[in-house]
Amino acid sequence: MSESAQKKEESGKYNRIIAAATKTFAEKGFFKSTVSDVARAAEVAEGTIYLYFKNKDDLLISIFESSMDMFIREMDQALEGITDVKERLRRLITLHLSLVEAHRELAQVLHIELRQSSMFMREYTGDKLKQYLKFIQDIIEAGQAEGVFNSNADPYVLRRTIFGALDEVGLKWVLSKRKGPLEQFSKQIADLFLNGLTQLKEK
Amino acid sequence: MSESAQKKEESGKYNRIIAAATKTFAEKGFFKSTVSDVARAAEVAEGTIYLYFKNKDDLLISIFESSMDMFIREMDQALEGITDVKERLRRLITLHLSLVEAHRELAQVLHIELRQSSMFMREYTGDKLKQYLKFIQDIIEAGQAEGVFNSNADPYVLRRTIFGALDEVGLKWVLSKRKGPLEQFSKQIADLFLNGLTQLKEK
Amino acid sequence: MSESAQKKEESGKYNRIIAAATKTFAEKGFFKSTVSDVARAAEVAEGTIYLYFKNKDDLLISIFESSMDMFIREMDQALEGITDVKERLRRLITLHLSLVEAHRELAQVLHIELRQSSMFMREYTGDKLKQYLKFIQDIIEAGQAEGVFNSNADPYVLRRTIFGALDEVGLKWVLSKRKGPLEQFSKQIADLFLNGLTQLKEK
Amino acid sequence: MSESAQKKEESGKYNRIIAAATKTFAEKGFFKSTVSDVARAAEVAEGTIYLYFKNKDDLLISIFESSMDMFIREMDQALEGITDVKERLRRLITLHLSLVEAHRELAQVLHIELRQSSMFMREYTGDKLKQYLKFIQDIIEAGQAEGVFNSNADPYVLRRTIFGALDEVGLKWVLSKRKGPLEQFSKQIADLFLNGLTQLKEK
DNA sequence: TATGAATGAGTGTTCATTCAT
DNA sequence: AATGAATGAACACTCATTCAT
Repeated sequence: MSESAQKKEESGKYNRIIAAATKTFAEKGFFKSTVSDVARAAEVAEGTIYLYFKNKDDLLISIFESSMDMFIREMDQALEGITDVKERLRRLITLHLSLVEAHRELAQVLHIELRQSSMFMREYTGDKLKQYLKFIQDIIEAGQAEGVFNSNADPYVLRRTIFGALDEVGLKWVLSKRKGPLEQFSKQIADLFLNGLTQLKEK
Repeated sequence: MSESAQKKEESGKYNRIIAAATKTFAEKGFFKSTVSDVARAAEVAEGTIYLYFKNKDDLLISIFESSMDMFIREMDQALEGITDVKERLRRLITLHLSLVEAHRELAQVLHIELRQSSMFMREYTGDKLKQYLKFIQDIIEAGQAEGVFNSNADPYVLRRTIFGALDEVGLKWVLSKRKGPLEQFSKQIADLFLNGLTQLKEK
Repeated sequence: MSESAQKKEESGKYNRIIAAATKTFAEKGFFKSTVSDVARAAEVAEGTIYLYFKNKDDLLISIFESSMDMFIREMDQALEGITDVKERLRRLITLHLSLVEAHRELAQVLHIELRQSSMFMREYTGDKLKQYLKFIQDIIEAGQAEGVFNSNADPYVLRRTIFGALDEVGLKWVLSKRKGPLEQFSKQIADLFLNGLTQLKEK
Repeated sequence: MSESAQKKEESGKYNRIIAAATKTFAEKGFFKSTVSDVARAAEVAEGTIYLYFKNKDDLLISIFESSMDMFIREMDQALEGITDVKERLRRLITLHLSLVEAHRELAQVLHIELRQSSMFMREYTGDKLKQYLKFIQDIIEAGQAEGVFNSNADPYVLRRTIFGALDEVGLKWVLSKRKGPLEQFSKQIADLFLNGLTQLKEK
């Protein structure tokens, strides 16, 4: 680990700010959150934030990138050694919702706040999100190549369809007060998509 | 000026502002758009906007509500007389994406900008959106009651799943530069869900 | 007078802000003066300043330009009809110091504050100042053409020499607490330069 | 490290900071220069600057004082043994502009940046500047006592007049891109003032 | 001495909203 | 109803200065 990287990690300031910003943005929204709010939550001075992040937008981007990294890392780990594509897709769906459940504030920021920064939807290319979407797409393509999933549907469209469904369901669950068993949802959604995908070929 | 003419004139201003705000919010985002931007686009004075809308948030809410009204009205019309639930669901999917295609600025505002106003996701109950989601749910429940759709899945979850998928695919299409045939997407997505729904019961 | 110009002049806000800014900048210096200071002095809201001036720098530039306009206007008027170049130069020197005396705050801003805005010394071309310097130069050149002033010296250098002397003496007088008869200074300086200029040729 | 070596090292840092600050202030202006800019240019840590200077203002004052010391030292040296007052004044004028030419950054800081710190023009008494002005005044008074310069003019006014002229011409030369022969200017200005001063008495 | 991370007060500028006309 | 000049609260960001190491 480089010295500067070590400094950032070790001091904990960087991570403390990221965590505080995630919480603050989730609670008040990105635009309604002030840098001062984040500083207070992180228990650092306002100026300190600018030692670690270029500006307020950069803070949001950083939350996003580090989160997607985590998502992808967890997925890789969870699917390691699983060869059956149907099982891979089922686990991806389950894990996605589990992660949302485990990091509800994060999920909220990613889903809602991310889309408002004009930077994101218009200027920022969103490589990390694409990486995750590609992950989904790879599973679908593998399934199609194996003949397990039908090949009529464009994997590009399917990845969006699945991601959108998971994103929306996850968000709704995060926002709703009554927190039912998200696990059951996973099964229903996985069944829906797996059947949808496998049976199409027999048409 | 007669009273009815005046009324029309009023309503003309109202609609002009709604249209201008939709366009402006889609272009610059809700928070980055100023009331002055909207006024300029609508060719009215800033103060005039406050004769028709309580405040800037109210403008966004109004866009949303009138749009969802349109969505539901169009859906009602399109599904009128169609009794086959599978066909009803297929048409709903197709029409949803068609409407997005026809009103891309609106879709952008609904999808992105709507979620930023903390008012919306936290305070505003979003009755109109619920109304639309209920519309989807009704079709599913009818299908389940008829035995055409399997009954394992919670209609409540399904409506979110389908809505999320349509929302995400529609948004992506709106934002992408290369505008391919959205119609083909509709068929693929409809097939996916219909098969997913119908085959589940046979499991 | 155009309507918008009339508005600006009539409301008096523009001039009130210019006057308040001149006073404030003279007292505290440009950089140490806050826009809020100026607003308070002008008895307008902070935001109002931005309706009349692009930004704080623009305020300084505007003070400068309108002042140099006044300087030149007064000079034109004072020298109108005077044909003798020696008398013209003498009157210019006298009037310059009189104007400084009459508008000491203005003089202070012009002399000191003007030079700090990087805009001015580096980016701003300072056309109005050049116009005034050209005014001085014209007198010198006319004198040289008539053979009244000697022609050994570059009019370009002379104009700077005279301007610098007047500027420095004027400033010092403005800043010093004991305010003696500036008029007597005028005579001494005029004598010095006129003799310097006229006798050089006989060398 | 020996004590004397340490002292030298200290002094080395001191001078390095002075030099870096002069350069930085000349380039960006005093207010727009940050202490961090100066530290970077001097290749020391920010905190180090505060070991040698009380604060940012003190840095500017120190530049000024050490420069005026140099000015006076050089003048003393250059005029040593010259008894003819006319020659003394001529040499002073020439040397002033030569020094400006040799230390253009310094000249710029002295002329422009110095005047912005409210400390200077209002609170700071400027002893060193007075010392230099007194230097000029002494020459004039000597000339008047000898009967070489006419006695009509107040030496106090004359010193300001000459200083102002030199300051302005020097500054203009420093700022202008096209750098002509400043030496020629010296001769013209010296001629102008010497004739102005000597001939006044014969009037 | 020397460092440079941390601080937090301070400021230019924006913009939603109001209200006299 | 319509206007748009005026308001002033709010906020992102900077930077001189400090201090623990």
